[in-house]
Amino acid sequence: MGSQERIKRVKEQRRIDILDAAEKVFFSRGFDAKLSDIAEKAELAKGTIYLYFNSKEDLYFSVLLRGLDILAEMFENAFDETLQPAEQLREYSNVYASYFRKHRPFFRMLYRYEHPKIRTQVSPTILHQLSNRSKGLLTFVAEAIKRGIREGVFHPDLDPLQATIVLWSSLSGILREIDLNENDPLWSPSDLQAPLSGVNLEELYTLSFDLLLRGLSA
Amino acid sequence: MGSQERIKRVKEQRRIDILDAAEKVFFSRGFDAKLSDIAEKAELAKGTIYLYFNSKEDLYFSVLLRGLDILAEMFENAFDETLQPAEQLREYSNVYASYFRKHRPFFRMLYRYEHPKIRTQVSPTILHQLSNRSKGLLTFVAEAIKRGIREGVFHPDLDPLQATIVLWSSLSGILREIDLNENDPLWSPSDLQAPLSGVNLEELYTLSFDLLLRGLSA
Amino acid sequence: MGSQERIKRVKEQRRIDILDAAEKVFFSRGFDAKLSDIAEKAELAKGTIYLYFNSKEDLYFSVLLRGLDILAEMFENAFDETLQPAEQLREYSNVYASYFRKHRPFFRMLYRYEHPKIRTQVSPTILHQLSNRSKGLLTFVAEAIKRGIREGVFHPDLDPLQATIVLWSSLSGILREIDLNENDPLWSPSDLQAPLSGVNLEELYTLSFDLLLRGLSA
Amino acid sequence: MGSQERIKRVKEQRRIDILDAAEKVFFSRGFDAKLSDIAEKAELAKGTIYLYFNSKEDLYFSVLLRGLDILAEMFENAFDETLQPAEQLREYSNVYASYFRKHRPFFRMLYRYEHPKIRTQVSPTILHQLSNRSKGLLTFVAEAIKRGIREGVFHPDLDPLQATIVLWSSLSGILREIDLNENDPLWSPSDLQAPLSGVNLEELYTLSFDLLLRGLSA
DNA sequence: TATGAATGAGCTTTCATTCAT
DNA sequence: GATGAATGAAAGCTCATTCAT
Repeated sequence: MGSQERIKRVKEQRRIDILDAAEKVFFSRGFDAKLSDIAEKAELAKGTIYLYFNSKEDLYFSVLLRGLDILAEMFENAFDETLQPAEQLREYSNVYASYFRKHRPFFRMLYRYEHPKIRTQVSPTILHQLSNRSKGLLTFVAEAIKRGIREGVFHPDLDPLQATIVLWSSLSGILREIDLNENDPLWSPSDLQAPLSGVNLEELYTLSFDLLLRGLSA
Repeated sequence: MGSQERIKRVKEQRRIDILDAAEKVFFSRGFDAKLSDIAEKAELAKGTIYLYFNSKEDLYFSVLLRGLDILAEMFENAFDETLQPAEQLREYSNVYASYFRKHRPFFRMLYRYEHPKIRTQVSPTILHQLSNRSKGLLTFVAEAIKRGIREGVFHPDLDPLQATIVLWSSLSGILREIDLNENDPLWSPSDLQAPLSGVNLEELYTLSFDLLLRGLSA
Repeated sequence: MGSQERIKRVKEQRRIDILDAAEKVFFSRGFDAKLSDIAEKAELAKGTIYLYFNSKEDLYFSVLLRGLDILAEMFENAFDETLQPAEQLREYSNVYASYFRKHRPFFRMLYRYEHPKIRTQVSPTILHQLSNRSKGLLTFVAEAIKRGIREGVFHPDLDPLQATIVLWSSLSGILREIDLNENDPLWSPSDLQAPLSGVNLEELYTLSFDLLLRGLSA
Repeated sequence: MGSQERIKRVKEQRRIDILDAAEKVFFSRGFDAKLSDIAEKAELAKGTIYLYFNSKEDLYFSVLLRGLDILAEMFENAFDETLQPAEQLREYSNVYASYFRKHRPFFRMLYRYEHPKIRTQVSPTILHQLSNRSKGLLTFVAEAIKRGIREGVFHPDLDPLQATIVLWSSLSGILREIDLNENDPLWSPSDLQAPLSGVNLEELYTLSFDLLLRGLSA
């Protein structure tokens, strides 16, 4: 029946509504956000949330997963086998920077994410998905590095996985630093000076990538 | 009066007792630790804590500051003007790794630190101290890099401050990744595999430093 | 129409299915059992229950009524006018013990029954039925006692109704005590000793009946 | 210090205030009473209750214990070794009836008591006290019966413990029946007739005791 | 200075009941 | 008749902070 079909779509839409609401609220308040605020923003009763998610934790990680999915899709779009390995890496790096600019709250959730205290009861399905998606991202990078080593543009002694981690973690570390400088209220009082004030942050990130790329080169 | 002096010392000691207790409790429970647990561990009444610290937040950041002081002192000890710039940087890098190994909870507080929800009411004094100490650390690194540029071992176009941030943020990012792999319960379910399993983490860090150094080199 | 007839039977069967399910669930969880569990066990939707019963309370008392019906039927079967009054009473006593053994959860519902908090909204029909059935049971006993008085085997000054209540309430009290000793978790901690440990409970009940009978005798 | 002494008394008084409030509220609402109602009646904040009792359950059983203590004291006062065994038993029986009349809600809590769902976490101390007090009561009765057997007024084949249980459980069962008839809302709708209407309940209890005593006699 | 009793807002989760389809 | 999604009140317990002593 088309009606069954429609009901299913309505339910799915409701799920998305809740995720949308939760996203906004978690963005501004973190995991400590109140469930009632989420319900209110979703224009639903508190109890209704529990028809779609088992717990606040589950909801939180589901939001996280959506954030990761966005990045994953951006990576997929950036994949281009005609590019030189180094250029492909630069592309991924740009994608990451772009994600950082457009989805800052997701970047924070993913990179500096607050750990809900007990993760014991989060549905294993979601944990799996999170894990798989994370690995998927790194695989894109690792493939480009492998190709670079094979083609002789990257240093032959490099272990591709290690190099991937080094590159990615470093870029993440830089972005985190930029985020901190741009936004962290720790530095915000007017009589304090953020350590990087006066530094062009865009340039900093580019520089980092160049520097790391140089390090990888044969 | 010597008596006044003694009273002052007693007060200072009390402050330290509280910090010692808070440190232990925050380490095991994070910011969500209960003030009553801290009071109990310090063998003081809850109310007494408030005679020495304005709020739980203040206490938390004071603990943080002590953690930063430890690292600062390790840096001071590692400073050796007879070393070549690259070797001096390696020394700092080793110090950081050593801090990571010996004071992991501090590393986490400092790098991935949980944000107490409202930082509005933390005393400005502490924020200043935190800020100054952080800058102090980076200054050690920046000086070595400046020297390296001057002496021609590092690339002449480098901006010393930028390079410092890149180096330091990258190493921090790597350590964060290592910490995640060693400890994060997200990866602990037996059917998940931590992304770096099989990777020698010590080696990874060394490799990173080498790679970054290569990037800096002239 | 025979079809109307059939529909009626189907409805009646549905009612019974719900009662069967509710019985099992109330037995294991008491009145705090969840309606959704009952619906699930009955393989019906939650809302459907409300087509057959006005409220959870109503359902609870309907289950109770079935339990009472079982006992009533056992009494009817035990009725035998050829027996001597004392032997007839013993028969009823045995029936009660047998009910206690075979339908313990019903015994508890009936005797120590949990009171749903508000009984205001239970349908009067059910209350009537419960009341009538209870009286019916006692009538069996009362008749035997009347006969005993008439035949001179029981004390002539006895008021039959009073004697009935005394006999029945006493036996009920004994059974309740036995139930408590066999099951009450209050006594279960290993360092506590149930007051009747070491007492043969079957014997206790028999003894009680004998003692009460002696009390009734002329 | 007298001040310490006074503080202790104040704390003890506060505990009693809470118990007084809880008693009233539990009497009218049973275990499902709201903690906030208890707090309100005690003119204290909800959190304060938890400074004196670990949980609602603990509070409930503490109230229960007070009720049992009252009965225990009445028994102690009724103990009189100059009485004949039968008269001593009658005295205890009267005490029980008196308790039933003056402390009906306690009688219900004790005899038909609602079981808080989880009794697992009630402090063992309280469970012990409850258990001990209960046993203590029965001991009074058992002693009188032993003496009666020894002195030849009760049947020589009686097992004193068994006889105690039989006597006590029977009387309890009678009182429960009386309570039900006097108060149970199940019978209250005007068009129902309580089974014992027209029966003099005081007389019923006396009759029961006499009947049971006859049963015990040599 | 030190205490620790008291506060009370705050929060997640449950579940009987309703009602649009 | 049957469904089951939605509701929303309800409730026990926690804990940072205050303040009278």
